[in-house]
Amino acid sequence: MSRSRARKSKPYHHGDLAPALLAAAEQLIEDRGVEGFTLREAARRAGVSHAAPAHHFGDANGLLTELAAVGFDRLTAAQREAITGVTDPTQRVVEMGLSYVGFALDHPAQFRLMFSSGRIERTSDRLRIAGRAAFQIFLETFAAARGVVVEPLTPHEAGRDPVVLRQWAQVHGLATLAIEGQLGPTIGPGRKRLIESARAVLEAALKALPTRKESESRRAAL
Amino acid sequence: MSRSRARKSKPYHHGDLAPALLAAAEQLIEDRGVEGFTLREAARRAGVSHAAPAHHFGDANGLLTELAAVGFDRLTAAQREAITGVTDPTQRVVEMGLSYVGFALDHPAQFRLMFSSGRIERTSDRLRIAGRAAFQIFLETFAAARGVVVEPLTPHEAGRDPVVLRQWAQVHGLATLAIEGQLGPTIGPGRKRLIESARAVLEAALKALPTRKESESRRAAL
DNA sequence: TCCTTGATCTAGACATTGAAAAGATGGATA
DNA sequence: TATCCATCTTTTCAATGTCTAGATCAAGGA
Repeated sequence: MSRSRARKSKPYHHGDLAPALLAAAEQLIEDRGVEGFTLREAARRAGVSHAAPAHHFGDANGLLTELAAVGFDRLTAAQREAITGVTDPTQRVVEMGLSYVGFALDHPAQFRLMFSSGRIERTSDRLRIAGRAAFQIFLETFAAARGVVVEPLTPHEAGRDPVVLRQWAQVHGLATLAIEGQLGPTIGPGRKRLIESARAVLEAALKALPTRKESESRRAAL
Repeated sequence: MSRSRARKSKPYHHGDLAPALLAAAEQLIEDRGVEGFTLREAARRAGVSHAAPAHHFGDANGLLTELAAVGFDRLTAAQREAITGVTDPTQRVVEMGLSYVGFALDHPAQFRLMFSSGRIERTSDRLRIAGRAAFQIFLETFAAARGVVVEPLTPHEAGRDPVVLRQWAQVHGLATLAIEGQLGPTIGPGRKRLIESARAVLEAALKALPTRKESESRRAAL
């Protein structure tokens, strides 16, 4: 009974709507910013009616919250990948930080959605768990560079250690300043220059860190 | 002709609407967040019709842009006041940074409006000039602590100096992490604890700063 | 085979929003 | 006094988020 409609008419059921809506929403906030997001436009881009998203995400904030959680998943993966193959504990922290900044530069709208948007439900378990995972990698990698062990901590707790807090604030500050446009262009050659600046900052920060040895090899990379 | 209406009926002309609208808008974003702002609600709180704001600010973004500019004016004043009476150049940088973080804690919605909102017109001259003034104080005060002189620079230019960039990122990162709720409560005793943590971070940062001596006293605090 | 169930999606309605247009008000100025 | 014009209101319109009722369709049971 569905022989003639297979070609042209679109099926009543999308079949894979949730991921399609997330992809549409991601493209949308990239195009028009987080503030330019509308649920109806996202539905439009996914080719469904304006009421369809409700069945998968509840309301508009639900969709954005899931999109933010996906962002944390990506950030976690990016950080993990950035340190694979890097053996020097200090260098691992640098690479991880640069992947953090790089993620912000590559996905500025999603980054802002994740960290500085009032449109997501921060109490969501899905979101909190995804956020914790990203933070946990930072914490473990940084602890290894300091030569200390650390049990799983919440960000709130970890923020009480000035050394952790300082490193965290540095990286997060670099990322936010960059995507806010305070540091100049973030695409093309501007992006490369920003990463170089971030590398200089992070290496300077790490050089003064461990109590044991201070390698004097300064690669300001230029 | 305006004798009997003086008591109860409100006058047709507000008389001082622009500041009243700004005050209403400020209260509104404090109550409901930047995303909860609506032009009509701001007008409602100011006691005028929903079309009145247009005559003073153009559109909704115009009002918010002015509110952000006022925020930069306040931040500038706060930074200026924080360093008055403080003679030690290094301590001036610490106090200035704490006033920056303190401003964010006291006006989180306005701070987010100023730095991480897509709803303001960043090309506005009024906004840019106000933003530059706040940045200029930071730059001059920090340069004095380093023992260098610095001619007026745009943030873009200043961001190329890793030492400046690092200090800037630290302070901005502390402020943003705090108001994003990543560091725990920001009011009551939480606020005091946050300021203490920020002080520890900034003093550690400044201790390692000048090229002259490197005191090895590491106060990891706790 | 039929038909029932539940998940998925559409269509329509409603209150709210930002903006534009046209008119009302009243202080300032000549 | 008469005119001007900045200020403010009223009306209107398209767009938005959410709700409700109904349409579609696959899968499983009688």
